[in-house]
Amino acid sequence: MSEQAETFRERKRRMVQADLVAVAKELFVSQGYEATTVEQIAAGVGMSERTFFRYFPSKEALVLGRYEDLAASLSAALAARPADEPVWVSLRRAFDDLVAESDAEAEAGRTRGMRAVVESTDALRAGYLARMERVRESVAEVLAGRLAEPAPASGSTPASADAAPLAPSTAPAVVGAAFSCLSVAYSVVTRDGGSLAAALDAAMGAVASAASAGITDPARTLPDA
Amino acid sequence: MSEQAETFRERKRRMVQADLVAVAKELFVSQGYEATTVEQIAAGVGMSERTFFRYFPSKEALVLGRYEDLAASLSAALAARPADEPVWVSLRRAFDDLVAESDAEAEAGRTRGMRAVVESTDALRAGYLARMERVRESVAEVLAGRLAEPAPASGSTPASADAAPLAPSTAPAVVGAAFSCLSVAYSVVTRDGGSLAAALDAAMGAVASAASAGITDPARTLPDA
DNA sequence: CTCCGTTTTGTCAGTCAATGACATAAACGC
DNA sequence: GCGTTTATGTCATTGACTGACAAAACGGAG
Repeated sequence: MSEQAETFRERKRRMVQADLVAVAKELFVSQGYEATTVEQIAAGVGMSERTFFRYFPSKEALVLGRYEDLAASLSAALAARPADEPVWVSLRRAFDDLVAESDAEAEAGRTRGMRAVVESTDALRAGYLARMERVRESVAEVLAGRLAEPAPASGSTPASADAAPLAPSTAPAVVGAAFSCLSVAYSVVTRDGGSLAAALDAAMGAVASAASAGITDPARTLPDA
Repeated sequence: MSEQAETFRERKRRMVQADLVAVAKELFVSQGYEATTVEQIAAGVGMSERTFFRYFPSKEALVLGRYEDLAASLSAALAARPADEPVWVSLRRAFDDLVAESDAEAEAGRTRGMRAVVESTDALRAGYLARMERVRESVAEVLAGRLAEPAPASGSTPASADAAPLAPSTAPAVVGAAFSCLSVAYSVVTRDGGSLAAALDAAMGAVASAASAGITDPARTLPDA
């Protein structure tokens, strides 16, 4: 009852959703997001306006759907990194799946138009940022968990020592900084092209370089005055 | 004709705006943002709904108005920092005005309710993030300009050398990381209380510590594999 | 004070996104 | 075929927002 039959309905549902997205994309690209009404999109696939809202909770959701998956996969990726790896490296590695996906999309040319629509529409940019912030919170929890661990089990601290233990409460800030790099990297790729990996490495490297130059004592915070 | 008279009108206008904000705040706190209609706010000060929109372009703008000022003041603050100061320190210093303002507000107890309203309303959080991103872009331009300068004029590089020159194109990422710290610090203060300065120092110190631990070569980016 | 031009405001009508209620048509299990 | 979900259409409504227009309120010139 909840295996094949459901799957069939869901498949159909996804088909219709994909159809709506395709129609909407064309309209958005040609007329802009705001100037396109839900009625037009619905008419484009031959359904009523009311039914549109049974497939997407909002016009915005058609463009920016599902970030729960992203939160889950990034959290899992980070959790899979070894606990003794430097945090900044772990975060960079957690983004690897996204990088691969982005490169694949770049070749296929898919979702290219949509990204531009998002970039150029204030309401969509806002929605995107809000969703990414929830993802950030989710990932930050994972990092906080890792930082809360008492200490690397056996006497380890192998290569590049984490000099300062890094309080768990600082996880949101660290993850936020990494996400900021990711966001910037996406912008760069959308605007100038190139690989996401390169853009990400450049961004995260720059932050590492800039931030570490602000440390006077090794592994102590900034001067107070 | 465009000196005192205009100022008088503008003063009156600001009075009415402040009045609207005060009434709206009460309603938002007691009923929530979404559940409060513009009509209620307008009625609260005895004006028509239409006139409300002559004072604020949107319900959201009543809560999140004017971030152009913030962009300008942060940009100016950053521009005023010495060019040979480590970038991360300059950014922290650029936030000093905000820190002072926040502490002052904390004592006065002003705008406390509003911040909570923003934190607890999705639409407002999104709008806030979008505005902050524009601020970030503005500040990043200033930093990019500073990084583009050929070199510290005379033979300087005084205290803690900026080992890697830091390409101007990485400015958005670095500023984004700093803003992320600011944002987290605000959240912490709103939630747990305490001084913004302490929260900011903790956040930025943590990022510096975490990111610098990810550098293997001095001042080179991350390993590629 | 009165008249005139500017500004502010209220009223009205309309658009668009989103939601609830209800009825009907289609699909599924038996 | 029949009853039960499930999908869809229709209708009505709310709430943010906008344009158009007319009625005040204001501020100065005579």
